[in-house]
Amino acid sequence: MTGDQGTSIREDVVVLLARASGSALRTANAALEPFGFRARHYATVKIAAEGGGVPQRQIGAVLGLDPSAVVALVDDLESLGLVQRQPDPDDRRTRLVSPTPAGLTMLEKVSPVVGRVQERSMGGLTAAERDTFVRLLRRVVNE
Amino acid sequence: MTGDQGTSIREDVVVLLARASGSALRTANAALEPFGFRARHYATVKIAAEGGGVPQRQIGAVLGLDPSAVVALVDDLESLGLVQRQPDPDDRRTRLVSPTPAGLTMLEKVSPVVGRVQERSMGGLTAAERDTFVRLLRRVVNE
DNA sequence: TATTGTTATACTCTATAACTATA
DNA sequence: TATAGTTATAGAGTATAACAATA
Repeated sequence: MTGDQGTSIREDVVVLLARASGSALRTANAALEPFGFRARHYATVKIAAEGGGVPQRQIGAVLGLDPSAVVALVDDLESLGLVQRQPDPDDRRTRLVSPTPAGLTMLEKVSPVVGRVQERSMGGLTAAERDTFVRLLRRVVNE
Repeated sequence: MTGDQGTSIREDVVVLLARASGSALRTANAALEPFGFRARHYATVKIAAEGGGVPQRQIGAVLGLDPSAVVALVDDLESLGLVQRQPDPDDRRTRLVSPTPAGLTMLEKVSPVVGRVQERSMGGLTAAERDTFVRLLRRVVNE
């Protein structure tokens, strides 16, 4: 077989993921813009709330961000009054990020907005297909 | 029901897509680095080859890129000698991008590398699951 | 020796506006 | 009036190296 160049670019996972991610992120950031922060800020407060005080490393691991990016992110959120850094009594290198009361209030207010963004990000799919898609996506990212 | 803040961040499609895309792109760019270009360059030559001379607009549409980004991309590829711009006889505003012989040779050489990247990008999935995943992903991006 | 967080920095990516030439 | 491509530019995102404090 000569000249086999694999599948079409339209089946290229790397391209498809880049497009899907770019589009979902643009939608999410546009929807959150009125609140004065972006998708990753919302996600960080949510991670902090779910974990009840999580090390910055862990935030980076969940979001796929470099530790230095997490510093900037948590700085933003601290100056917005949505999270606070606290010393970890068990490891003084670590700083635990937890939501402030304002952060929790924000989560409740913004949650439906984010819900609609997620629906829209999987627009063409049925409910069952969305479940399948998210389940496969989680395995793709080893979660 | 009070305090319902939707699903866990671990089921957040926007977060999952951003992680999957970032990881796939890093893998692809690292694999292509020895060849002197990145994933989007490869994809552009491939689009040009499949279409046999495609307008820059169309490249932007397939890759989800702004027209101004496509200009820079095609500039890069032209100076690498992998594609050329040709006037469209039917519309003199349009410039058709087509692969050079060197571009076609490159595609054949790089294709197996990209194939392995794609496999790796869907590492945990079976062949059947990969098909399902790509099919759903294409519908998510309306392709 | 290894790890957490931090700073500084450079590079890439994304998005917009303003422009030209064509339609 | 609208569209294809171009330029310049600003802003966001990503990545690296070097460092202090702590394990």
